[in-house]
Parts: sequence; C-alpha cells; structure tokens
Amino acid sequence: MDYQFREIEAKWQKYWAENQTFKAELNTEKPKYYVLDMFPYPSGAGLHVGHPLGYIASDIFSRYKRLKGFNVLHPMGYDSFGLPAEQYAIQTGQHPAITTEANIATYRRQLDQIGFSFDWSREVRTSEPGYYKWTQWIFMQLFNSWYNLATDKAEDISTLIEKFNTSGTADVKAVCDEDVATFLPSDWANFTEEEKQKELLKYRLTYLKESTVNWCPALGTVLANDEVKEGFSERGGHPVEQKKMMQWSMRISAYAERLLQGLNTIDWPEPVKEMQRNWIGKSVGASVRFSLSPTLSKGEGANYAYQTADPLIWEVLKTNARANRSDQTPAETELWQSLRASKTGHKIRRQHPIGSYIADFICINKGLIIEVDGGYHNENQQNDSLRTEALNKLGFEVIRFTNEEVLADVTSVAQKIKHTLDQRSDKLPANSLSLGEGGGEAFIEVFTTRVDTIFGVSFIVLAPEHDLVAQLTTAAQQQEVADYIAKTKKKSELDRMADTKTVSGAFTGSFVINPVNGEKMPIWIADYVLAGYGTGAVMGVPSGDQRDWLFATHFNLPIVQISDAQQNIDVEADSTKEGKYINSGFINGSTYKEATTILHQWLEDNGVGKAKINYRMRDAIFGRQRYWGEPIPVYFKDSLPYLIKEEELPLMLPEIDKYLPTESGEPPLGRATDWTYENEYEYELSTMPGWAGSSWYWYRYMDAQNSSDFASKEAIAYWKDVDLYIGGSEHATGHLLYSRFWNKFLKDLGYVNEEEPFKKLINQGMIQGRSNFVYRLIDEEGRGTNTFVSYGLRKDYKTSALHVDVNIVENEVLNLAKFKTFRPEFANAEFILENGKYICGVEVEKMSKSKFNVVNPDVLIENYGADTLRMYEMFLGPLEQSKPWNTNGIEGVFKFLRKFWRLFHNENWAFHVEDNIPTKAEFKALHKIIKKVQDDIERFSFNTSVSSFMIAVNELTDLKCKNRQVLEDLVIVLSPYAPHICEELWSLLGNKNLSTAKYPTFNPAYLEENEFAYPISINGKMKMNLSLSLSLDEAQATEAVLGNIQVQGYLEGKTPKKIIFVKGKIVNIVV
RNA sequence: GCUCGGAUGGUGGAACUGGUAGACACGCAGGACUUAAAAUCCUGUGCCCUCAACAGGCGUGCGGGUUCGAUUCCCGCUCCGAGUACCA
Repeated sequence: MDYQFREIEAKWQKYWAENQTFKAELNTEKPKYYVLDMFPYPSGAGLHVGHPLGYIASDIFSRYKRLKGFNVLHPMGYDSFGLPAEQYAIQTGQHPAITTEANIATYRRQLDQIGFSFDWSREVRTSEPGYYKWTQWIFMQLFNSWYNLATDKAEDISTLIEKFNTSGTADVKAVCDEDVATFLPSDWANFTEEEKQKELLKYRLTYLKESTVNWCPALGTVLANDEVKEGFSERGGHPVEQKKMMQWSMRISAYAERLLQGLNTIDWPEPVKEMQRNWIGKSVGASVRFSLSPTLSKGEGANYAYQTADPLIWEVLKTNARANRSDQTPAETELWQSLRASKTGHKIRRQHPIGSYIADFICINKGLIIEVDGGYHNENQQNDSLRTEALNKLGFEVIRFTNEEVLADVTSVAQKIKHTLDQRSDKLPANSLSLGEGGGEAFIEVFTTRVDTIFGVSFIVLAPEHDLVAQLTTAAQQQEVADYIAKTKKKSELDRMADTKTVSGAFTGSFVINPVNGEKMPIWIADYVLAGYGTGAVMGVPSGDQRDWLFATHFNLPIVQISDAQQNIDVEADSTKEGKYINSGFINGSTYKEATTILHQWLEDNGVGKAKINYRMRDAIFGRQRYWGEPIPVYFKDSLPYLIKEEELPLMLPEIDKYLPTESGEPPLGRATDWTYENEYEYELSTMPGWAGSSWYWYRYMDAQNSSDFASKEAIAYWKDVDLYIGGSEHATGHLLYSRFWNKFLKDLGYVNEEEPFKKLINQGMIQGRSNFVYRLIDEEGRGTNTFVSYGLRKDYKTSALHVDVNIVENEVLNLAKFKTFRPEFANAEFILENGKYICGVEVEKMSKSKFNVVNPDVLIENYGADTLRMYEMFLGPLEQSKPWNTNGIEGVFKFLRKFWRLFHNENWAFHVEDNIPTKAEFKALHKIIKKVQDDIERFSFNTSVSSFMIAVNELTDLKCKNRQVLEDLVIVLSPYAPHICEELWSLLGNKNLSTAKYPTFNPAYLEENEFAYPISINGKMKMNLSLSLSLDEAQATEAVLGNIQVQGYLEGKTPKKIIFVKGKIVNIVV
C-alpha cells in the first residue's frame, strides 16, 4: 500500500491515548528530564501556526530523550484566565468559563492531531478552582512574609514580629516601604492591633499601597508596565493613562539583586538575559544630599543651622511661632518649665517651625516632636493624624500627650519624654534618607552614577512632579513654574518621548548648597528628569553629561571643566573617565577610581550621602479590576486587609449578572450578591493579574492531582526544575521574570529546592505572515477594473495591489478558478498573464485574518498529514530564527516521507524487508545519520537533521537497501520527528513499543575511510581534488601531490615556497 | 540614542573548532513515461566570458586588516529586524 498517512496517524494517536504511552513514570531508576512548553492561552481563533513550531521542537526533544533512556516529563495545559474571554463575555453575556471550555476543546483537538507525546494525565488549567486554590495559597504565603536583608531571604512575618517585640525596629533590615516608623519594643507593645497591622503591611511581600498605575479606561483595568507599549495597551491598543489607586503590589524589588545574579547561572539566550538585566536596571552610584539654602537673606543666615522650615513660609511661620510662644496654653506653659534649659539632658525647643507646621516641642537632633493636644491655635486645629503623617515624612517621630495628662501629672509626662529621648540615637537611621534627617535640615537628595563629577555641578533639576516643587517655588517664579507644569502635563507620553531634542525647564527661585564646596546653585524643574526614577532629582553637570550640557547652554548656566581630559566642552559634553580632576577641591589630581572612593567616604563621614545602588525595577502591581481571574483571598476589616483561613481555600469566583464594572465604578466582583466574608466583611474586589497562574505552573505538573499540597515534597525533590523550556521571547520580561521571582520566594520558604526554575531556555522564532497580492488594473478615472495584471508585468500598467487569500496561491501562482470564487465581484475577472500563469506579489506582514495570510495547521494536516507538518515546520529553518510562514516547500517533505515508506516496500507497495547482513555502504549511511541526528538534537538544530534524513533515505534508496537491521535503526532515529509513520513501520517490522526502544549506538568504525579526496589549492584557491590514502604522513603526501602530473600543470614550473598539509582536510601549495 | 540579533543563488536555508561556499529542499529549464494531464522518474541549474566543451574570471551586504587559507577572527561602515528609551 502506498503511504496512507490519514489511517496511520489516526490509528497511532488512538493507540497512544488508550495506552497512556507518554505517562511519565513515578518510581523509576531512570534519570529525569523535564521538557516544558509555554502553555497557551486558549483563544477563540484556535491554535496559531506559530504555536506548533515550539511544541514540535520540544516534542522531538522529549521523544529523543525517552529513546535515550530518560524518564521524561512533558506536560501541557492552559493559561485559561485572561482578557479575551472576558471581553467576549461583556459583549455576549456568555460566561467566560463556557467560552474557555469550548476553546480548550478546540486546542486539544488540534494538539492531538499533531501527535504530541504529552502526558495529558497532568493537564492543568489556571482557571480551575483546584488549580487557583494554590495560586491563592502562594499569595497568602507572600502576604505572610517579609524580606530580611540580614539573611538575604524571605521569612515568615512572625520573625519580624518577634524582632519588633524584642528590639523594635533597631536591628530590622528589611525591604519595605519608605515610610515605616521607627519605634521601640515598648512602643510596639502599645500599638493597637490595627496600628500593628498597618505597620506590618509596609513589610509584607504582597501589600496594599497607593501607587501610580497604568490605568486603561477602555479595558477598565490596571496594566503592568510590560503590558503597556508606547502609551497604549498591548492588548487592543487602547490609550493608557497614569492614575493613583490603592493597589496590591508584589515586592519583587526585594529580589532585584538575586534575579540579576541568577542570570549568570542559567543557560538562556543572551538577548533574554540582557532584557532582564535592563529591566532590573541596576546602577551603581551614590546618593547625595544638597541642603536647601534659605532664600531670605535679611539676617536669616545666622539661623541657617536650625533652618528646618519650609523656606517659603519661613517668614510667616516664624512670626506665628513668636506669637504662639507668648500665648501658650496652661498645659504647654507647665510642660515647658519641665523641659527647658536641658532639664531632661536634651536640648528642646518650643513652638518651632518644621516643614509647614509649628511643633509644640521639638528635640531636633533626636528627631522627636512632642505635641500637646487640645490646643486652640489655628494651625493646631488640623487633623492630628494628617499632621503626624506629614511630620513623619520629614523624618520626625511624634509623641502626643493630652492637656489633661500634662495638667494632672507633669512630672511623669516629662519623665516619659526624657526616657524616650534617652532611648533614641542621635540621628535617624541611615536607611531612611528622607527630608529632615541629619538634625532636621531640609535638603534635596539626588542619585548619581558619576559622583566624581560633583564639583562640576552648576544646577539641580527636579522632575516637575517632585514633591518639593510647590514648596520651593518662590512667589516671583510661581507663574512660570505653574505654566511649565501645566505644559508638561498636557504633553502626552508619546510626545514627551518623541521630543527629546527640545530643551525646556523653569527656575523655581530657590537654591541649594553643594555639600563638597559650599557653592550655592539654582534649583530648576525640567521634564527630562523623571519622577519615577531614582529620587526624581538630578545634579546638573554640564561638562560631563550631554543633557545637562544642553540644559546649561540653553539657560545660560555655568559649564565647569572638571577633568584635564575633557575636550571641546564648549561644543558638547565630554563624559570621559580618563584624566585627572581639576577645579575639584579635595579630589584634584586624582583618577576616576580614586575620586569615587574618596567621595563615597567623604559623603558618609559628613552625613550628606553614601554609595548607593539603584534599581529601575519597580514592584509589580498585582491587581486587576476584572472578573476573569483568581480572586484575591483577602477581606477587609476596618479598612485593613486580612487573609481568609487556609482551609477556606479556594476562594471561589462568584457568579455575577454581567461582566462590566459596577455603576459606582467598582470592579465587576462588586456585582456579586451575598458575597462577604463571614457574612460581615467585604472581600477584595480586584482579581489577580494574568501572570499569577503562570508563575508557578511547572510545579503543578509535577503532581497535578495533589489536593493537599501544590505538589508533594517527593515529586518536587525528584523533578527539581525544568531542564528545557521552549517558548516565545515575548515573555522575556513578564512571565519569565515573575516565575523566577516566585520560585526564589518558594525556595526561601523551603517549599522548593532550586534557586532557578528553568535551566535551559530556547526561544522559538516568531512566525510572521506572508501575504500574497494581485494587481488590479486601474482605468483613466482611477477606478479599479476587473482585470488583474501578473506580478512581473505590473510595472507596465497602472495598478493597485490587493490582498489575496494565500490558500488559493501555490508557489506564488494564483489558482484562477479559485480566485473567481474568492469574492463574488471577481467571478468575471480577466487576467493579463506571464508565461501562461498569474504570478502573485509577496510581502511579509503580521499574520491576520484581514490580510488573508493565515494558514491553518488543520488544512495542512488534512492534505499532507501530521508527520509532514512536523518535519516541514522543522525544515523551514533554525528554530530560534523568525521567519515568514510559507508552505512552498511542503511537497518536498511529503515526497521524502513517501520515499522513506517505499524503502520498506517493493514495486507493488507490498511490505518487504530482507534479513541479510548489511553492506559497508549501508552501515555507513545508517551510522552517519545516527550520529548526525544526535548531534543536531543536542544543539537544537532540527532543520539540519531533516536534511540529513533526506540524504540518508536518498543514499539507501540508491543502494536499494532492504535490510531489516539497517531499516529498523533508521525507524528509531526518525521517530521523534515523524512518530506516526515510524510506529506503523515499527509494528510492520514485528516490534512493539517504539517509544521505549533504545536509540541506536553510533559506531565510528563504520565511517572510517582509508582514502580522502584532498582538495588541492594553490595560494588558497581550490584547483582540483586528489585522492590520497589517509595513512600518508605529511612528507609522503607532499611528495605524492607534487609528483602528480595535473598538479604540476597548475604549478606551471614554479617552485612551491611552502606546502600546508592538514590531514584529512586540505593541501595548500604556496608559490 | 543605547542594547541584542541578522545580511550567503530566483526562494527557504547548509557549511558545528578558520580548511572543497551553495548541502538538503523549493522553484525553474530540458527529457522519459502518457493520446493528454496529474503523479512518478532522470538530467541540468550561483554569476560572467564562450556556439559548446575544456579552461578561465568573479562571487557569502560594503571598505580595510590578520592568515598559507576568512561566510567564519579583528577594525571601520551600510542596510534590515527585535527590545528599550531623556535611567541621571
């Protein structure tokens, strides 16, 4: 029988499914090998032709590894939560679960007919409660953890509470919010439960925080940075704006350094690692504090050291403070008597301006403010907590006493104050570098990677959004600054990015002092400084930074040369690190390295800065205002979040009437009725983002049915990590980074064993569309006619190009009959042909329905079979290379499989093999392919092995090989690529279980030759071939070559100067 | 701008550590079989000169270099693709 691919493929697919042929073994002595594909989102369009490419490669690899004796885990599942199903639900009212289910069925059918060796018993779906239970469970672990910098890992929150109990915040080194409080164990003990929870939330690895988010009004949800491309949503291309919202976040920044270092330990494509490095964005530099210089000169200079107030309202505050001092409440007067003149051992001031407030009492060097409540001064009537918060921000701790307390027992109040002051260190801890540190001086903090250029600073620039801008702007500059900020806001993200040439900015009217030389320099705002990076403030060094140079030139600010190596700084900035410093005070004459070291030390010693590492990576937003996602297992009590109990998992997604946000703007979950925790507390209404379910799924495959753990300890210990992960590079900074983050976290908590989840990563190239065009003739009035001109002749006519369905074009030749039925108006189409054919134009574009360039794998399988599709997809080119989809060569692969089939059959298509001893040539052909295929697969060069199969089959056909022994081995070697035909032939050969056969052992003896046709080249140019025995050494070979008549002819009597002989490779004669 | 890829016949691509450039396939041309077509099989196919063969010349984006020898290594450039972006 001829090659009947349809019957053969159906038969073996059924056989594999019924026998669970590819079920990974549980108890085995075999070494493990875990091959993972990026699981698909089951979209309504069905499997895209790009998907099978990676799946086929991983399937070949898995089947090959099984033949090599490995216990292979090769699972598949669905990332089934996501936006499209929800969009569809909004439009149709259809529950997303139903759409998802239907789509999965299509995917499964399509996957099955390609003949993948997946272990379907381990299938996962992220939208199944049995799966998302564990996604929620991991969320809970994150909520219950903090990142301890001392041990450099995540720990249970109880270890933090323990520290608070025993030593307060003193020896806590954590990755946490910036506004954490500093307190003593006694303070902690006095915190209410609410206050404790509020404080702990600032440390948890998943936390609730007001943050600026990418809000997409059209989608009604928040998007992660990597889901926004150039100001538009990646999905749907809707505009995205910045908005402040309370949001769940993941403290991925805690892992920045480990995520960066881990990249050096894994075998991933360099571009992906590079993208992750850029995303993490580590910069090594220094933070420097520039103290604010008082703007008022009349006598204020003397007060400078104690200047702690907002410079703009200093005058007002000072006057008010003076008035307050002469109009004290009885309690204040009473207390002042006990505190004044260092009676407590600490210097305390009363009615002292701080920021835009006046503190009742303050000890500046301890950073402590004492407030007596119930006062009747105007400025004290503000909400106390607001005031405390603002003062905390400035770096001050506030303790409060009521009037009654003070009047009742002033001595005990004074004692308490003294005790608190005694306990406090002189400065606030160095890690809280906020305004107010260092005794209360106001300053602007900048981050720089070139602290060595600090003597070249001639101005400071703040982002227009910087917190201090309003306070720093003087009355005279008020209008200019306000105008500039308004202008910046109007500019869209896109404009701001496109317009990097125009220099713009505004002077605030205020000044800072450069700590290294005491020089006074102006504070500007400009939109080239970004609020979201570093501190939102930069020091302007025009001689060393081109942007600063442009800014200085534009606004006539001084440009100071700071290195003897800097050149042409009147034309452009020179950022050289060479040379010795000049005009640079105490670093004059030193080199870049020396200067940096000296300055780091100097900054630290003088309390005005320190060496600092900055990361660009922000914490990941972890909430979407969407329905079709994992509910966050949290409820709110007194507006603080609490976890539900572990045994209450999974928190099921509630049924709702429609899938839109509520009228009041709440997320869709707000529509759920009777959906409260313990019939009392509101649940969190946002759901988890798309990446939640995919950030740990490879562990679920290890033990997919487990109901008591996300996977058993034993399964995790055996399978460890993914040995080979194949997928698209579009996940480089999303999925692949989040997965590494969760993996490290789970490892810190001891749930998993490996630091990195994916040992080797391969990116399959993107499959682009390949569109075909016809050229419609245009008449004099510019209207399209019904006549079409072939591609080669289109230049002679006036035509317009039209997309034509690629499925009615073969090798760029249009099928005229099918074209006439393609659209009704083409029924009477006429053609101007070349060589009797209509040739279509070709262009590579994105694959889309509107461009008629979508090729459905189902059609190819119907026409050629899965084995042909599998081999053809591999034959297209290197796996990692992007390429346009093109079916032009598929015939060749199909012919190859028929030819292969014919090797096992006689002229009458009857199965026929012979049991004789293989000839030398047959062995040679076989062992060549055995070696070639194993080498190719190990280096993921699947396209070249397809070529080699063709060569092998051509050779064996020429040799008329019918030898059972040879053909049997050939079947095994080909089976990972074309499993169906090989299974059939394997069983025709009388064998069973091809998938557990042993890959044949390569024997180099069969490839040994005793002669080699040496290429003889003269001066490097190949002239002829000469067959010589491989046993000849250099002298013998040289003699034989020079003795050859033909060689002598080429030499034309010249004497060779030198002869290069490389055994088995080449002979080169130099004349 | 920066970072990372890439550029080889009419097309997809091969040449793995510097050693016969163009494997394998598509397409094209010619032939066999056939009444004919399809299918199948055979032959040829980088370009140029030449009736043709022999022989020769030129050829891996461009310009240099290293080397007996470069698609491969080095320097400089052009173009294409991807990512990223005023990151201090």
